[in-house]
Amino acid sequence: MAVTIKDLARETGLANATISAYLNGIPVREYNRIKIEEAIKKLGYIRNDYARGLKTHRSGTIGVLIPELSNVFSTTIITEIEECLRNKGYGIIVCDCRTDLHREEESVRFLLSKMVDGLIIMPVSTDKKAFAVAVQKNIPVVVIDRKTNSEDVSHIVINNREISREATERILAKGCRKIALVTGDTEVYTAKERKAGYEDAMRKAGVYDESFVKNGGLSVDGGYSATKEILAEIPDVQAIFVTNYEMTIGSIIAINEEGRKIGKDIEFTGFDKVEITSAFVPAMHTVNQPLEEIGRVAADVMTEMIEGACPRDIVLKAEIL
Amino acid sequence: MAVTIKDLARETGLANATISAYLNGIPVREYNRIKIEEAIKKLGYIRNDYARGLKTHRSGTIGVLIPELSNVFSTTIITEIEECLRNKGYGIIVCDCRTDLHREEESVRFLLSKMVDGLIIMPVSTDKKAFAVAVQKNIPVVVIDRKTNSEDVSHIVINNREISREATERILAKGCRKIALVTGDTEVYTAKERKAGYEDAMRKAGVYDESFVKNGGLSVDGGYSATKEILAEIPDVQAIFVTNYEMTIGSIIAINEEGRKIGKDIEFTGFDKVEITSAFVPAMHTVNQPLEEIGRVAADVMTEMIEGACPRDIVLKAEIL
DNA sequence: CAATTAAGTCGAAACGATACGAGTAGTGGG
DNA sequence: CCCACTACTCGTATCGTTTCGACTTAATTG
Repeated sequence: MAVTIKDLARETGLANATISAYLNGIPVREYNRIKIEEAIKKLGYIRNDYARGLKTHRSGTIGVLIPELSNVFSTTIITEIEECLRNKGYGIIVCDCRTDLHREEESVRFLLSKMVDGLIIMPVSTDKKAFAVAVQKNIPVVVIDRKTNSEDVSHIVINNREISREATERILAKGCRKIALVTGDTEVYTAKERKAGYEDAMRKAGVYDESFVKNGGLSVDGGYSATKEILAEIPDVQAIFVTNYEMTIGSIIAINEEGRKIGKDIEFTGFDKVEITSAFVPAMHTVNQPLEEIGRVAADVMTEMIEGACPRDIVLKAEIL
Repeated sequence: MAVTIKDLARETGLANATISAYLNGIPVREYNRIKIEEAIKKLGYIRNDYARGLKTHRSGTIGVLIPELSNVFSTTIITEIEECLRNKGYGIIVCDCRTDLHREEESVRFLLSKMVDGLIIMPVSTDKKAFAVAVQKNIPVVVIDRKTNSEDVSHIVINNREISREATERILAKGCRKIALVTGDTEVYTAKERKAGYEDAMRKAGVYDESFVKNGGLSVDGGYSATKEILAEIPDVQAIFVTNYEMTIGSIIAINEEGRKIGKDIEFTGFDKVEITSAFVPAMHTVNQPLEEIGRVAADVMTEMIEGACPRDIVLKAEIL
């Protein structure tokens, strides 16, 4: 069957252990090195990662678990995480659990059975139950995008509430009072925080009105519908603040379709780096999450934890463009 | 350390082999089953796939390799593939290679080192070099979305050329003659095919004009810019046909922004299931790829091949809505 | 040149699961 | 009540590495 270390040993007349040493970068005699390298080439040896992982309990792989694969936020971060970890010699295994708690836990088990050396997770809920198994097995866990009730893991989030307050205040500063919010289900940590920031600002200005808040379900068509509703129900709405990428796209389409001009008939602030923003500048603003940075920091914190560092909580800053 | 089969054996008073049997679905005595299940829950046992793979030479994992994670087409298919394979007891490992040939090959090696039982790939090029290593190792390969020059693998594609021709013909039938096309880089198989279909129809009608074709780079902002250009350069353009989801979104924004009404001032056909389509119906049409079906068929063909079936070439049909 | 030290090499025991032939309960018929 | 037969269950070898203490070289030194 497959070529093993034993075949190399037989071929070279050396012991298994010596071959293994060579393969792991431990120095061997010059003439042995040559013999081994020749044998490897001749027999076409490839290391069996299973045997190795079984023995070492390490896989060189990090598990990445997210609720949905279908949004720009997740995929951008994943791409960056992969890039960084790859540079450090790690590969990643990605799972999405479709925002399903049961599947989430199942996925954690799947990843653990693959012997991942660490777990980066964007949890469905704020409960630590999802990744408890991993923590219990002493596997480093980095949680991104959401705070949870666990102290054993690192958290990497952005200043959702503040930045949303600030974005709302900026709109208020322009003299707008009727400012609508398109947000996600407030069960979700980020949606809740962003709504809270908006509410902070609106209440302070004494213009908060629950009916100005619509749930856009975090999707393009949800953002589209929510915006349509807003425009219909509040004809004199002066501004709209949308709190994620997909809904922003949907919202723009709806506004345009209704014949209103962003920056002229209506103020608009979206979320995440909408590539087409440049074409709207300065008419449209966006709250820009440092997606790449989130990915990079997650990867860094992960490798630090693998090397024994303690969990850390990091808050990154979004900016308004 | 980690909980092993031996711990379960000690806990239950049974032999390793019996536990293993249970874990592999071989029937055990009712009262033993209960004991085992309790022990698993109590100790938090998770099977060590590495030990298992070492022994069985199988991993229960399929590798999925795509050029980009950042488009709806890929992510929808991946989600479906995962769903189907999960139901058959397989997990998936996803890699994206950022449309980089070098990374692509590297990723194939990575996946092989993870001992995947099969490889589902959306290759960057039409050359079989990318997955040659896998084929050589006798690992089943399913190629989706693109045809390659390999006979050792299964191909699952849609009728790109025909459906694009048909979509174009439908627009022509409405009396339009100046029909612009927003496409991707024609190095890409699907972009090439779709452009070819458009060209077929336009030439047949005697109205083909190279300057009506714009490259939208497959992205939202690319589609936006390309459409802006079209509207500026061909003021009397009568219709626009866009050939992927992201560009469709960008294009719609651009058209709206220029104050033209889809279905009234301009005919519009997009690509892929744009969720907000319903709001435009019947003003806007879309070429609908059976994304879920692609994923499902890919998963089916993969498991068939693992069980020894020969490679197959399957062409699925897109529809115009 | 003997003694010491450093540098490589060795053999065998794990790692945690599965496979296989052999053994032991449980079941039903005579 | 026993025998044959089915249906589990058992012990152990094995997969391909790494690990570890012991051992053998080679190099260094007084």
